[in-house]
Amino acid sequence: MAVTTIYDVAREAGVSPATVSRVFNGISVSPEKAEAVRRAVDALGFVPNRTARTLRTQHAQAVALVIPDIENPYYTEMARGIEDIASEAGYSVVLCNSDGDPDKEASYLRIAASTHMAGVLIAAASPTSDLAPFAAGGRPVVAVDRRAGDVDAVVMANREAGAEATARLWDAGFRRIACVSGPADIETARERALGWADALRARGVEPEPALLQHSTFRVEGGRECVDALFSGVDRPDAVVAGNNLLGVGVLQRLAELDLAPPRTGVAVIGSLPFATTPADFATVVRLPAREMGMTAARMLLERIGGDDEPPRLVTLRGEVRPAGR
Amino acid sequence: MAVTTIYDVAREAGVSPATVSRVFNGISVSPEKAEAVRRAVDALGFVPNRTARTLRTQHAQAVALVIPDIENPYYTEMARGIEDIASEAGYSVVLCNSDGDPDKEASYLRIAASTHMAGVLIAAASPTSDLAPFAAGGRPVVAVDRRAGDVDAVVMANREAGAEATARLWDAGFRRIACVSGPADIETARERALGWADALRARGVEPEPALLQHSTFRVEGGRECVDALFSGVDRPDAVVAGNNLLGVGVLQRLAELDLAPPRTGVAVIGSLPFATTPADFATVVRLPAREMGMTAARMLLERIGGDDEPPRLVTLRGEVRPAGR
DNA sequence: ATGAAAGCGCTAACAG
DNA sequence: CTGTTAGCGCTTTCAT
Repeated sequence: MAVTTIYDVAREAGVSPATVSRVFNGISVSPEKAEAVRRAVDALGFVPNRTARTLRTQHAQAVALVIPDIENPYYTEMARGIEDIASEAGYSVVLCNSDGDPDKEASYLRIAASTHMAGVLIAAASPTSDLAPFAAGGRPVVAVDRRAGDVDAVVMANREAGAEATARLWDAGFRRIACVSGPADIETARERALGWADALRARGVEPEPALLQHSTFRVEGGRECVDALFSGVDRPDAVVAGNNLLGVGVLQRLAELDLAPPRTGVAVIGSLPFATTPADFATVVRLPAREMGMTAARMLLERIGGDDEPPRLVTLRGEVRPAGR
Repeated sequence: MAVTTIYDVAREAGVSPATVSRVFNGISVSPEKAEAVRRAVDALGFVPNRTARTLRTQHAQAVALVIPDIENPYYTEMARGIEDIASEAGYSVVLCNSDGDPDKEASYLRIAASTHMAGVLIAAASPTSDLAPFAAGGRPVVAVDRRAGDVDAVVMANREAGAEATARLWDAGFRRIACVSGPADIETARERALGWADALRARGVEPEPALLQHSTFRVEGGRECVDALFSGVDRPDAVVAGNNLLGVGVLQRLAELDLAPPRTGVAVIGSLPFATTPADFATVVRLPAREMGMTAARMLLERIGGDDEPPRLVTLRGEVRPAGR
């Protein structure tokens, strides 16, 4: 109850508070005193007060991760990668869900600053997201998944992934390939759609505007796009889904319309870890989310360590494989 | 860079630091001074230092949420519910992934204590999880999904859910109904399996031990159990899956073996938001994860507010509905 | 190697 | 209503 402090430990061990602090910070202390301190710590069940330490050093042993959708497995997979690297280095990860809302995002950035977070990893809600509330003062930020501001970034090869997904459908014999992507103001959504157009043009086909749908990056968006695409007369025979959730929506709705693969070709950009259909049901361009997180976390740790090289950009390639694994 | 403090604001506004503090804490201050402070705050871009505030008050405006698997949509849905309630009350939610490891869990609890978290919500890794590292000192803890220690808890009606899932398969005409559940040392897994047995006995059938499989609460576990159950001669004709991920694994593997519903009956306890099959493919006993989170968060806020009634137990009922929605 | 002492930025008595 | 003052628990010079 009555919290024990380094003063209690110091008294119990017959040393000064400074010495107790030194023991905890690995600063040279004579073996006898160190031992006495350790005994006192055990006896009193002392746990150092991180808040005090943070206030004094202006540096918490924690980094914040700001993502637009905590319910998207893509981001939780990424979060796992980040956590593994960060915790190895003794940092906690504080997960913040911006919900794609720039205001919430800004608020989290301010909180991160005012709680002395050592750094921030962010999948920005918008390309114009202002990182200054945290980055001002030289605090390190690394952008993940989506570029933002003038900081390090780790992103996927989105355009190539879009082209690759389209190419696979083409190779499977489909010729009217639609594309369902996320909001046009999100870089990843645009790039993947551009990849789709690239692949068609490379095969001598001019992409039809009617075959490109921009929607939300969510299951419901995929369902709606299928309804839009398959209600008219000039139906597509295949669909490229711009992210994992859109892919789920597309597959769900196609199944309900009795148009599921192989009747309709489907290629998804992103993994489907919770698909309930067999692995070869749809083509999947797997995006290495976990690896992206790990890479970004390592970069952030370097920045925290004082690295001040110019901003770097790392691009990770997707990989074609059976669904979900 | 040079952080501005309430002292800077005070000087700029021609008042004392205490008055600045009062403005931020909604304590009565004369309109003129309040206005002067507000102007100074804007002019200097002052952001209050939460670490200092927390150190002084021994109370962070944040609660920790400890869960065993951040990649399980069940827990992220719950996390959303918690976040909505907590943030409404001005609290941040710090998400901690214990990975089902009691050591990691204990470590997070210690960190929560030493960072003065206002409270903790925990889906305990084990029924013997020790909450003391945080709860000692009277700090409030609410258990979610799984009971733990002698604190408030919000859980699902697991046994009833197991029985309900089984009953639906029975009503659909299946008579050799297997059960695939999580680790036998996890309360939720045991309870759901007990519900399965209840339902069979209620129909005059003694549950066969060979038809009950305990595994991990993960996709791979569901796949393995299907292999075990369907390799012999006395195959089941239906399967109750003890959680969402097991359900995914079961459905995946059955599809690969060409035994997917309706050839085999499948009932899943928990939602399948990312299923790629139509809604009526499998029976789903939806568990209100979001609501569980919201309820637990409200209880925690009450405790933080000083409520010290004896521990409460809230049980939420599942609901039968088409898959995933 | 060790101790004394001065804060990190804020809030909460306590006077006035 | 408002200012002064004394810490919250820790780290870090600066002496010794």
